[in-house]
Amino acid sequence: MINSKEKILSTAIALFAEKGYSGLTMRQLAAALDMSVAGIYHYFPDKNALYLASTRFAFASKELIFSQVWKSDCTPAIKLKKFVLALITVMSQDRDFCRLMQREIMEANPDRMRFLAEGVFKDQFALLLQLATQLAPDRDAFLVATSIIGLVKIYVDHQPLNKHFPGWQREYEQPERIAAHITDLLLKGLNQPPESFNFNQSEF
Amino acid sequence: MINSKEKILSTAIALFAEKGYSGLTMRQLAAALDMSVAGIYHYFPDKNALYLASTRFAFASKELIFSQVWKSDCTPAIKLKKFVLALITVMSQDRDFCRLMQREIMEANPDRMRFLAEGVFKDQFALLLQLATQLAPDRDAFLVATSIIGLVKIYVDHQPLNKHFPGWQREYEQPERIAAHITDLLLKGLNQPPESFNFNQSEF
DNA sequence: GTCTATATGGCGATAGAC
DNA sequence: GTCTATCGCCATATAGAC
Repeated sequence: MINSKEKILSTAIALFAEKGYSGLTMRQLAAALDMSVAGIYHYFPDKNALYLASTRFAFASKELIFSQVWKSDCTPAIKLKKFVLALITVMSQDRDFCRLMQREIMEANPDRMRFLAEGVFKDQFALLLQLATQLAPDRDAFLVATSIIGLVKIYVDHQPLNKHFPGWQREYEQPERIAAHITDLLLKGLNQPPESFNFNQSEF
Repeated sequence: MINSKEKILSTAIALFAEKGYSGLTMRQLAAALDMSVAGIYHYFPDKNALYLASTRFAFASKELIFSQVWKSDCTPAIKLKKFVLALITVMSQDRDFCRLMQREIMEANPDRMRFLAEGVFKDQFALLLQLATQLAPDRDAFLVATSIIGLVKIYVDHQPLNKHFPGWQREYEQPERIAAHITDLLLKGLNQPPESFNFNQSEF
């Protein structure tokens, strides 16, 4: 590690993700870095600035990961398949990033949400919207895109909980298994009743 | 409020949900309750016991909400529709409960996960599994059930973020709108290419 | 650029009056 | 059952030597 500042940031990312902002103390971070507290304060004016820099650093490294998915020349269905698998794999492998992002979204600070949406995920989301339009021109692309993310996210986020439900199987830990289910469900649906289903009927 | 202990618990639920365990201090809680810190310690031996009691109290009140959905005598598709709408509505209205649960799952403490899965959500999940089996006998019921939850959860959890994406519309705030999309997507899928889609082909 | 030493204040928790 | 007062500790942050 050449750069001390980056070393601090990457350690801080892992610990903020694990413990949250107020759960991580400057002493703990210094100990993990084998460094003094004052040493950290040489690079960052206060704890909050360190936290903001950490989130920005974590997000910055994620921007180019899916480019090969979007570049690939194939049918929308195959592209969906590739995207879902890539997303599951990335989320499973980089739990620190996921938890940090989850904490950010849970906090729901308007300024930081705008930064996340416009500064970090905007391009990825736009590409996903495009794919959603190709897959289902008659549906609301925004809702379809969000659904795709939601289907992936639940498996990664809820895995610690799901393990304890009766019926859980070890194969649910395999990204390929989950990606296959999600992709198939999205493309074909639950293949339910042939009669047209209209949500606006007043049946309840 | 007759019971002082319950008054403390319900206030603690809201503040733990907002600030997290280490983000909420006993002094802040006491101030919110218009009470002294020592007063709280009369009912709970320490902060951790108060936190555990708060989560258990929050969960206890949620166990019977969906009973009318499960009792209703209708087709699986209509039941799905009712369940999805009920889940979105409950999650949108009781954000404290959702955030507290999210923090618990993010923490991923094995003992507490087991309590959540076996002591709180077990019956609800079993009923949802049953519905999943009825809706799609040929699919993995566990994955279908999880997918339904994931589709609902993303809209509620990510609403603060989604608002800042280009293309967001105010109608996405209406539970009925989202429930209609989710139900239709689940039942019919994206209506994509007629050729059979096999994830095990080695196309990438 | 990294350290030791320290200032200042808030933290969880308790003692003991009423 | 609720309070005031307080203990001992650890938090963030800084001063200043090297």
